Amino acid sequence: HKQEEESDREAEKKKSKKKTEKVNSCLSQVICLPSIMLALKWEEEKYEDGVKWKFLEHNGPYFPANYEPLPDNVHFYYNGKKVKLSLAAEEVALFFAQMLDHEYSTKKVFRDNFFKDWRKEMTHEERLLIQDLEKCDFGELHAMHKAKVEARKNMTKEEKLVVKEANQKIVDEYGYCLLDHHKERIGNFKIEPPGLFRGRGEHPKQGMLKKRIQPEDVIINCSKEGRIPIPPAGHRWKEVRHDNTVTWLASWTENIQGSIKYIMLNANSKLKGEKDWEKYEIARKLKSCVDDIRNQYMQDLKSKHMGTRQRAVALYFIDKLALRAGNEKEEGETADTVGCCSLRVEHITLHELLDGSECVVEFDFLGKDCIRYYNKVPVIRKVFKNLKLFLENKQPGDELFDRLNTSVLNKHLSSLMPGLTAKVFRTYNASITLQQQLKELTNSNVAEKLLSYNRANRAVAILCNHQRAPPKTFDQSMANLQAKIDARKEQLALAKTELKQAKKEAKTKGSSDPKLVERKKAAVKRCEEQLLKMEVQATDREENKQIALGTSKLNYLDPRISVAWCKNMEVLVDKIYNKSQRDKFAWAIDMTEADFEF
DNA sequence: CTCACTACTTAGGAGATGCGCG
DNA sequence: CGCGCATCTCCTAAGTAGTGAG
Repeated sequence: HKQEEESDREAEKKKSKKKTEKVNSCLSQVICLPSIMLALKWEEEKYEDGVKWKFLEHNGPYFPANYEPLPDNVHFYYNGKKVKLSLAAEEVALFFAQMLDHEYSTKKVFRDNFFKDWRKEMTHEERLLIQDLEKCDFGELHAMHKAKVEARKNMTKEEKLVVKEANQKIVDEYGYCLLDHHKERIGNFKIEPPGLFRGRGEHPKQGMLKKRIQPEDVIINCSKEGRIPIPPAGHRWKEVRHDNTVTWLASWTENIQGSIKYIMLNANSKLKGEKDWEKYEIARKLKSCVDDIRNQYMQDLKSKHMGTRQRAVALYFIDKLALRAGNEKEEGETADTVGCCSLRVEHITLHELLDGSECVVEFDFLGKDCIRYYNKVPVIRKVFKNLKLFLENKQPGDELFDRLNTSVLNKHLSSLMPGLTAKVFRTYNASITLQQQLKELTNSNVAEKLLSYNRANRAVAILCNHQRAPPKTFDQSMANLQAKIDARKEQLALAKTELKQAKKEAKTKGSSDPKLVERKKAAVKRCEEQLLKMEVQATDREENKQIALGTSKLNYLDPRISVAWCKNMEVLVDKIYNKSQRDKFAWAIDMTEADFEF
């Protein structure tokens, strides 16, 4: 009966959503849908605005296994004395013990947060006893965990197969849903297990307890008509609703930030694919009006209104440097990171002259995921002058753009072009950069073609500042490759000598083996090819040391550019996209002709 | 305008998987 | 056939962007 009420509430909510949906519909009218829909059998009914599905059925999320108490021979000690913890306290103690090898378990913020949350899980008596984290000895718990990891690693083939089959069974049961007559893969069908929260960078909440999610915390979203997922035995769902204006199948509220987590479809699903295609179509539309927009913000740099000037400078950065929008964030809730609109005075330094360039802006700030953005950029004089103006009478901690935020900026952008927001510039600039770079490069053999492709991909990754930690084994594997190259070089020299010898013999005394010269020639050629391939690989790997290509490939580069390139260059799509990428971009692989222009 | 809330995309790292080589 | 490394998959945090109330 409660669930009935909930769905009534939902119906009312939907009515108030009507207005929103009108706006969305404008957007889809701007972009013409038909061609791709036919290509992909997406032709079935196009629903009224905002409706994402007509039928949705699934088995609900998969819950992690319950906590298994410690075996009798593993103990926790406080102040040197054996202490048998309550189940709840023990579980959390084990979370900490498992992290003892990580550097962050030594950080004060992490330890303080952990200890505070751990004590909340303790019984009254435990809380009285355990007052100092330093006096806690998790040694045996830690050792047990390490032994378990080791044991898992040393499993026999048969044991591994058993585990694999069990996992497959879970995927079969929970990993798929039925959405409008199609069986679709679910992206994340597992409820996130409890543990200690570790944010990125200097996160103020690191070490806090991320609580176990119960079915009573979970909202299920599915069709009224179909089967409703059955909660685990002895449990009930928080709510079952039937909202077909959203794409999620289940959700719960996470206790660290209080944000909502969703169970959603896999990237290869029709719903996600259409959205992805739409994203690139909007970016292509920007291509057709970007000149006007650029002229406009150049004019705005001279505006009488400070707000307009700030908007223009921000837009200049977003366009030229592919900066993120930079929503404001709640202080103390997350690590201190910024994007364009939230840049502070301390994040830029102005240089009238630097390394032979005039009007250089030096950026140094932490962006998303605490990845450092460091760049020295010559800018046009008008931008430089404006920045000087914005900096006047401000302290390092003050906002650079005090009259601007992302909502003001996006409102302006959507007035210039329907669907235009700050992030569209990133998509547009990434994709157009790839297309340009690929045009400039021509190579003969496949290895070189792929190096060219990777270089173009890399140019985009650098633009978008997609970094990675250098792989732990980088130096070693680089040295190994170099050794292989050296060995091959020697082999090549030898092969050449042998060829010469063979030629000489053939000339002087007529050969005992008439094919010998041919064979030696082939050996030299093979050797040269292998050497080239390795050298190309070495270059590629070196240039890629700290650059992550995956993110741009997956999220910013219109796959049709890549597919068209493959067709033109006669490179197999498999060479640039792995299986899951091919799945995600199936729509582009199906529909793209060699003459595609972004 | 601000704030809270929601829904969705984008992100790097850890661990699992698998592949080439001797 | 096992080993060591590269690649891929999974995980979930951290963004963007929109809505509506006050």
